[in-house]
Amino acid sequence: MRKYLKILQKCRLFSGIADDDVIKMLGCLGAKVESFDKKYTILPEGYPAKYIGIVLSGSVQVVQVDYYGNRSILSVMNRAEVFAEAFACAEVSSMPVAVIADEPCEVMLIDCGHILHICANNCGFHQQLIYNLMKDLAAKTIMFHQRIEITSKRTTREKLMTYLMLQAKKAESNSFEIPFDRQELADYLEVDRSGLSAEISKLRKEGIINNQKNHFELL
Amino acid sequence: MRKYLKILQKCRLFSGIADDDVIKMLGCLGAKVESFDKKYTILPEGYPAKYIGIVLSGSVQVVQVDYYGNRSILSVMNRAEVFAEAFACAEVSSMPVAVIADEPCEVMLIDCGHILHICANNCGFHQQLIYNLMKDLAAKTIMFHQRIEITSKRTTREKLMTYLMLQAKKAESNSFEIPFDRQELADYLEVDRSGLSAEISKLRKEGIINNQKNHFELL
DNA sequence: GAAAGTCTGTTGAATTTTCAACAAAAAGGA
DNA sequence: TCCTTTTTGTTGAAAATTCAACAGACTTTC
Repeated sequence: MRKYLKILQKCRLFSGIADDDVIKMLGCLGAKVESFDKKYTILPEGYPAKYIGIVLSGSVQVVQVDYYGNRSILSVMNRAEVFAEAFACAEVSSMPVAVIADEPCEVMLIDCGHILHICANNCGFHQQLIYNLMKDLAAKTIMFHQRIEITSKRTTREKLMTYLMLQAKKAESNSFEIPFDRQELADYLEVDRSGLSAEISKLRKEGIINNQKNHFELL
Repeated sequence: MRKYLKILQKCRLFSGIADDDVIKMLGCLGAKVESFDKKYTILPEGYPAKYIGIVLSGSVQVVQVDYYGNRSILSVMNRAEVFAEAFACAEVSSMPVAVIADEPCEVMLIDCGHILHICANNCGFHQQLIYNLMKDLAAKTIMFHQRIEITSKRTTREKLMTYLMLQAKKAESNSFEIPFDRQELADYLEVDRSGLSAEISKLRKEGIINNQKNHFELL
């Protein structure tokens, strides 16, 4: 586990906990590490919702696929970020979404029961872990607010521009990469792919944006 | 404060805490109670995000209004439910949404700083409060997942039917009331009001639903 | 009880999205 | 490198949404 320390230090879940204690804690929590190929389903929809996941390398997508096969991408989680914690913490019986590998990745999985219900050893970092989970979930809620701000717009153009402006703000630059290909961006913005491609071309012709592939620039 | 105990017992924030301790805690946290008329803005967008709110009576709406005046209703919080906790817990500087009184209501406001940073008295319920907040935020996250499941649908009809089916499930009956008038329902589903009205009529003519005003029935 | 104001359903026109199909470009594999 | 597969951009037609306007029903106020 020690080789993952550098990443785990950056993870909100372990903030305020000393390295040695993190190691001890992982043993206590029964953490396990698994590797996945690109597009592999790490946690399928309907699966028991007991694991908290931490991205050690690569990135994962949280997706919802409806009855007709329409995909929504709810979020992308990168290195050192946590996923599936809401379902585990809320103790719902099964996952209402799936988590898939966005690229080849390593993931740490922790059975959340060990976190929610005080462990036999009663290790002193339990409280800090709960506090960190609370902060993490608050941040997630804000992330969803932002996503709703984007998808509540009525036209593809407005959704796209709202998204790009938020990305620029996040990157602190008018020039930035986005973590989606066209189909994925459409599934995140909840719009049609071909219409999205057309809108990107149009915005470029109008001199409002510039882009090549996943690199965008606001003019 | 004692007169609010009956409601506070039902509030997730105080679960697992004895009545007398809740009273003590409220003093320690500097909780205050305020009353608001219908449509009054309880917490405006841009306001410092330091208060956690608890609905004591009536209900409140969490709304987002964009540059052009388009309103999105993010959620409705009823008696004994908590609001604005995500922003306070994430310690963002200002509210990205507004909270308004859906009907005349009483609201308890607690400065979240007192919860996040251990109080001088170091009262023993602090940890339980953090735990409860974590559970509450996990439930909120799941609520947003559901809202996204609804609004990610592409047509007014699909959004409406997805919403109604979730409401029926929640009510455990095919016959139920919804907490929105037509404009509010449109602002929750992210669709046009007139188109929504038309779709409701259409579904009724097709014998798929029945409704009068806010009462709906799935056939 | 009358008047003013709000909410709802309806309609038609304009706008936008979705859908399907295809070709060009890019990426991946042998 | 060549071939196959995937991704992207384009297009036109069909479908759906939005917008504006209005009338009737319902509420609220005086």
